[in-house]
Amino acid sequence: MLSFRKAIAKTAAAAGIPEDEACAAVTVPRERERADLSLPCFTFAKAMRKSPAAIAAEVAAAFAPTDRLEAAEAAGPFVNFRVNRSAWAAELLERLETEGEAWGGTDAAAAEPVVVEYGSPNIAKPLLFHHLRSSVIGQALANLMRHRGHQVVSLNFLGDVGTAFGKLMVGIEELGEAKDADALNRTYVEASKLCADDPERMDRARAWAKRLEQEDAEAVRLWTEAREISLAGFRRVYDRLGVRYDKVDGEQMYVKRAQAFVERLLTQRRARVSEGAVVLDPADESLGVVVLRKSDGTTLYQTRDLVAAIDRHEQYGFASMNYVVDVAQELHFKQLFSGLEALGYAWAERCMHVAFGQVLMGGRRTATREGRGVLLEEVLDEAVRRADAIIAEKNPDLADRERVAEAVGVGAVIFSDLGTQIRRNVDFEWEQVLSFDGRTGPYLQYAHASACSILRKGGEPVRGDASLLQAAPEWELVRRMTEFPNEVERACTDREPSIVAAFLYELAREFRAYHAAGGKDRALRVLCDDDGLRAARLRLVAGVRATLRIGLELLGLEPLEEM
RNA sequence: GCCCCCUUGGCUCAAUGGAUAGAGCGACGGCCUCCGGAGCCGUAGAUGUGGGUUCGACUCCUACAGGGGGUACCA
Repeated sequence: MLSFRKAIAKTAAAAGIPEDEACAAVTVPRERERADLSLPCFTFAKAMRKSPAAIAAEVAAAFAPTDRLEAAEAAGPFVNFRVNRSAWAAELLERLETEGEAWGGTDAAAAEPVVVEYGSPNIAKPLLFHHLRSSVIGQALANLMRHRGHQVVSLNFLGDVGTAFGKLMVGIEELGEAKDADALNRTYVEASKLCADDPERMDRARAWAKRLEQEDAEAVRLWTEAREISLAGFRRVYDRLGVRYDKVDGEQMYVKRAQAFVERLLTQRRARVSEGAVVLDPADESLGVVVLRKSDGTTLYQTRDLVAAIDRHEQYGFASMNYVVDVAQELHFKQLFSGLEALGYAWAERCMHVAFGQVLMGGRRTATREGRGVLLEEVLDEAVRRADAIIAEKNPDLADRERVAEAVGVGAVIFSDLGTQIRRNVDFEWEQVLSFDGRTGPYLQYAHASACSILRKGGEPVRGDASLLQAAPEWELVRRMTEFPNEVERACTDREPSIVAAFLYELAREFRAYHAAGGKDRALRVLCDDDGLRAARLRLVAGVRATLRIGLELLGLEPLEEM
């Protein structure tokens, strides 16, 4: 908390340390018992020409208790402070309650919007488990940045162009029309098999793709229809996952512009012909060349991404453009950004590849083709089934059971993906994704539900005296919650939702322990006999509940009141 | 070949260059006269190898080993 850091900086200034430097150096020690706040003195040693330990001793000697700081003690090169915990708790809870829904946000937002592209599936294909990652990570980042005060444009960029569409058309010609997403997906899978071992069919697929590229009326009509059907299928899953887009675009909308773009670069001599293809030399020459147009005259994903980036910059003038895409496309994005730079777009440096690790099965990459890989909906359904079975066993009279099972099952799947750093590969294991024990989404939801339960019994609203919160576990909860805004900010700047996931787990764990201790010792209960203390504890629990609720929502999990 | 990522208990993961490396699963042992046991408390168990930088290294540099990914006309 800033006011406490400043108080320490004042003491440090008395010992000759610049106030702003001291303020920045204050840390929360990893070993909590050691101190409430701590000032490591290493960095001041050079300028002051004294040993860190000597500086620490001077700071401790210069210390006089204030209404915020109770004690200071030099421990080698550190100065360990004990704060007035009552004052801290009061300040934290006051702030939390004042900020309300905005708690955890900061006001450091840029004027320009932040664009986040995520999800981006190919039409005519079902969503497989590995599609979970981009969707859920991207949505969490969009939520986090919005919470921080940024204006966010969340964008789904569909793969709605190319031979996939052509194959689908062949399938429809031979197997009949597909009325819904599932039928469309089946038709596509069948058609790809047919095309794979039949050159004639493959030629027809290419012909369809060509007709679409040339905007032949019939092709466009069929494409629009198939795209809509596919999208409806995606939306069904997105709704379950809490994935929401401000805008759904697709590559097809850039095909014509991509062609014109290549022509223009050629006449301007900024692109060149190589081996029959049109290529661009990126600013960083170690990245090779960027192919803009194939020798058969068609454009590529890369070309359309270039045009799309330029278009988005014109539309939004973004503060940052975030591509939440698999790490396998790292080179693609390096080339994209470096290509933009070579073309003189200084804003290329505001583009960012938010790369996440791949989904493996048994150590191998999931193959989208041969139907290897698991359907995302299948995983969600199984998770919900298991959640329902647990409710049937533990809480059979629960109202709204279906909705709760859905939230718990889906929550487990989402949290299993957001719980670790995104760059790690994940090996898909049913038992791991579907676990509800330990460090899981349901654990967090359960902690939230417990807090709700206590507050239902204790009554609201709560205006207790925070200075009565003297017990060690209460202080731990207060200190933990104080970190929330900082953790949200780190998650945004590092593009790492797991920072918030880890924070919430720690908070939930401390809360569960606090709660459990009250089960043994009546004096430690929130709903204890002393009216004043009870009110103070209820206020603390309300703070925990609010922090958990906001955090869960940011990650895309539903905070449940009962489960 | 070149480039990028990963390597921490049996397994899956944490750890802003900071003090005694922290959890979950699994194992073992406790805890329901309970404000919700999807839980709580406890025990055992880990930084791939060799150099280097630093007051201080899981963290930075370097070499090596093992694993994964990428490497112009797929996305």
